[in-house]
Amino acid sequence: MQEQYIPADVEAEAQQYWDANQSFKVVEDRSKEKFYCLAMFPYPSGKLHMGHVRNYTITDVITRYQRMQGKNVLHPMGWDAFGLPAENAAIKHNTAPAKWTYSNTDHMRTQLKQLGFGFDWSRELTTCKPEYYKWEQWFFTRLFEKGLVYKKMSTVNWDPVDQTVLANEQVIDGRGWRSGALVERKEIPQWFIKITAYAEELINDLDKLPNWPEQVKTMQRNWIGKSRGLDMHFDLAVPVGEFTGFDIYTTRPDTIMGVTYVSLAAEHPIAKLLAETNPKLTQFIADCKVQSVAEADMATMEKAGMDTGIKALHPITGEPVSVWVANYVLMDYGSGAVMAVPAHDQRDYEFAKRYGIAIAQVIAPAASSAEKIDLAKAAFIEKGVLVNSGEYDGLDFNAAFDAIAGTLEMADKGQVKTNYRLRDWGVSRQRYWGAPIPMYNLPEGGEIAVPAHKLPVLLPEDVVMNGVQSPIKADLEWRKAELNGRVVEKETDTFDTFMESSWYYARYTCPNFEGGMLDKAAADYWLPVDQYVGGIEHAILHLLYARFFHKLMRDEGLVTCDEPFERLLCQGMVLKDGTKMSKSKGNTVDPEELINQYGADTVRLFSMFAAPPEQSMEWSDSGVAGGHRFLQRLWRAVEGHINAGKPGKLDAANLPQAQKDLRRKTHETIAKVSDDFGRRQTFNTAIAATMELMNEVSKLSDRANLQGLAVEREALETAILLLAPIVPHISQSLWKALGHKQIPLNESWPKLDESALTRSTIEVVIQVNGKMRGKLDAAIDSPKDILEQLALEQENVQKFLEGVTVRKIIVVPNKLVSIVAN
RNA sequence: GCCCGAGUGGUGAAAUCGGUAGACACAACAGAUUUAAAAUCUGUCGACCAUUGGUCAUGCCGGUUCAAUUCCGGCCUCGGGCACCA
Repeated sequence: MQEQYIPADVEAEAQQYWDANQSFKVVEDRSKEKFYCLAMFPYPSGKLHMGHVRNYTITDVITRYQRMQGKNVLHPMGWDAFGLPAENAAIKHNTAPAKWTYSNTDHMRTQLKQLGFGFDWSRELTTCKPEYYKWEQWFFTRLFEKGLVYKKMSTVNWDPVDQTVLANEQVIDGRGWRSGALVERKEIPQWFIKITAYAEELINDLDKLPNWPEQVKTMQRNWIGKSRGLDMHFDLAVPVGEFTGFDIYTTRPDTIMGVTYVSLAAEHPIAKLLAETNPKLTQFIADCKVQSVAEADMATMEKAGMDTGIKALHPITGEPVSVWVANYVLMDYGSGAVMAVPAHDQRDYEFAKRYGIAIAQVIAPAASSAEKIDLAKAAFIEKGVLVNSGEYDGLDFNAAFDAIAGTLEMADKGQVKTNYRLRDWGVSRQRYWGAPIPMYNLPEGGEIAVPAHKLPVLLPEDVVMNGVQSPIKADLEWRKAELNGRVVEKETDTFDTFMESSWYYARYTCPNFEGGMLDKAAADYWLPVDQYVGGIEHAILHLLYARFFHKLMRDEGLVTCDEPFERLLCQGMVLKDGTKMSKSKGNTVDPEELINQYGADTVRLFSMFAAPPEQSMEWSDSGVAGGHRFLQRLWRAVEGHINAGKPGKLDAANLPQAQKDLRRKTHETIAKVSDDFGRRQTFNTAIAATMELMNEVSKLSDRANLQGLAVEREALETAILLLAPIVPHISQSLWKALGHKQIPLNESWPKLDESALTRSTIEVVIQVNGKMRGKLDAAIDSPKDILEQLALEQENVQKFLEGVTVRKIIVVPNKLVSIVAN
């Protein structure tokens, strides 16, 4: 074997071997248990960053570990290739988005190979290719036929100078990022998919995912936001044009007697109609439109409103209440109107204080509650007992809900309703670099789906980007189409890129299938994904859309299971300067330099060692060198061992104590690392445990005799196999140097020898009044009374028992004795 | 603003089911080796006091417990998401 560890040589050799032997290519094989391990595919932004390295190292470690468990492991890779950055780069570099994208995927593919990730490259997907998006278009037309797709007016950010729609990211402090103009809200017709039709199933099936982080399930539950409330109708005192009233939804019907005003969205039809004859209101509505549509902006902006002067009639008392138009009420949510109860809603409270509207208390803290109410300072938002509510006085929330719902239902003015916060998925984008929405617009209005034989609707790749208008919107020729002799026009909006990432995991099972969206046999063999790994930033949107799409595909008969991802690991963010690394922030760290300096194994080792995978980590280069030194020590240890001669056959029963200790450490490490890789998925502690083993090897090994060499051989071989998923290149070289014909990837995971774990004594800690005052070595499984006695005999313990009486002794076998005394 | 997390030595972290706080590393310092440096090896390494040992210490305040980094309540700071960044 080479005396020196030269990563470049070691890694080239291993990678060539995997390439030549197609080590990671898999096919359906019913004789083996399958394991589908998937990493969230990258957006091809140019170069890999440390977040990618972390993500793909995790899946590669799991892939190789499962492979060594004897499973048939699928680990695919591809490119989430449509998206906004390609358009920006194309403008900047005067090229076409397609060209830029393909050159990035070529470069990043090379980088992924350099890192030694075991992907089945025969399944590589690129979402901007027609072979992929054709099926997405086809599926959309199926959803359209099923009535799960519709078109409606919806609000976008509008840059009045550039005359273009802006993404939320392109709105900075309320202004367009290029023009600097104040952004306006604009309503345009857009396509939606009815995710709300699946809200109930999406929330319920979270309970079928025991191997998802609780945190992610909670976020999704809150996002879907199921609530029980009341739809209510308010009549207008005097009709406004054709409108005699409007609907609102509330989850707090118990507060209805405290309603002192109602608010309409600026885009509400009643508000619009009133504005026609009210110039002040026209101005106010215009002012409301100057702001971004992002929810965070809506929630943090200053609340403003204007009294319209008209009155609505309280649905129970018939009393008139004033009707306001408010900037925080959104037309896209619910009915675009809300009832306001200043005494019991903090936002309404602040609004009422600002505009001098009455604050009427109708809820008092329950007798049993410690809550305090002080309406001079803040709203009381807890549930309690009704007061000042006439016949409902004294009722608690549930009783009041039922009574008030009953009254309103009888009067035909209200109805109990389950509502969801979740809104239908708007999939239209007014951008070029996306999959064209497969619809024909008819000259007389209306639209029809592009029939299957006309799919895909191809996106031209050879275009010039001017930065303002989408090339397909500008291209009148492209828009032209005919259907059965009729002249029609192609839709020029493209799909949200979440569409592509919502089903790629399924397409990996049959990436080259031409007969349909999915090959059912392949999909049924591989799905669900056994392990999905990706950034926590995708906890809601991507993971919810993918779950939704899976259910849509199931109902189309394309897949069989109910959920796409059996187990989920959300890696923490790799932060730089305390914030998310991203191209737009320009704070990415390029792993390439580190690979050149130390090799891929060191980069992989360090990225796994630095922190547990779910924790966010602040990137720093220091520490990488330490990982490299560990690999060098490992190399030297194996080299020294080989030079020391051939070991004898291990006689485990007749070893000196030091050698027994080393064997025990070896097998304890197998147990620890197996648990860390399989159940816990804490790769940092697995590495630490292996480092401990190597430290013990250097302390305890005895190369002077054949038995000592045999024990050392066992320890070193174990360490190599345990590390093989993390540092596959060096492991492969060292394994070969030790005379093995197979590569570690194709070896079985090390077997635990329970008999090596036995020990005769164990350290027991002694506490007096909760503080550690001594330790003792006791025979394993010593009875409680013996441990108590031994503990009380200890000199230091006695010192702390002087002058006090022992009240109680708690013994935790093989662990601790706790003495309570005073 | 709302939802979800996180906070432990100079640094990254460990403590898995409430039981020894700081495993394993990085950095630093000291020593060995070297003409010298690098590399390597050995040792020290939370703070304060001290003599073996003790006191304090896991963001802050409080609670439960024989025992709390771990459970509960309230706060602070930082990070992620908020539907057109992916």
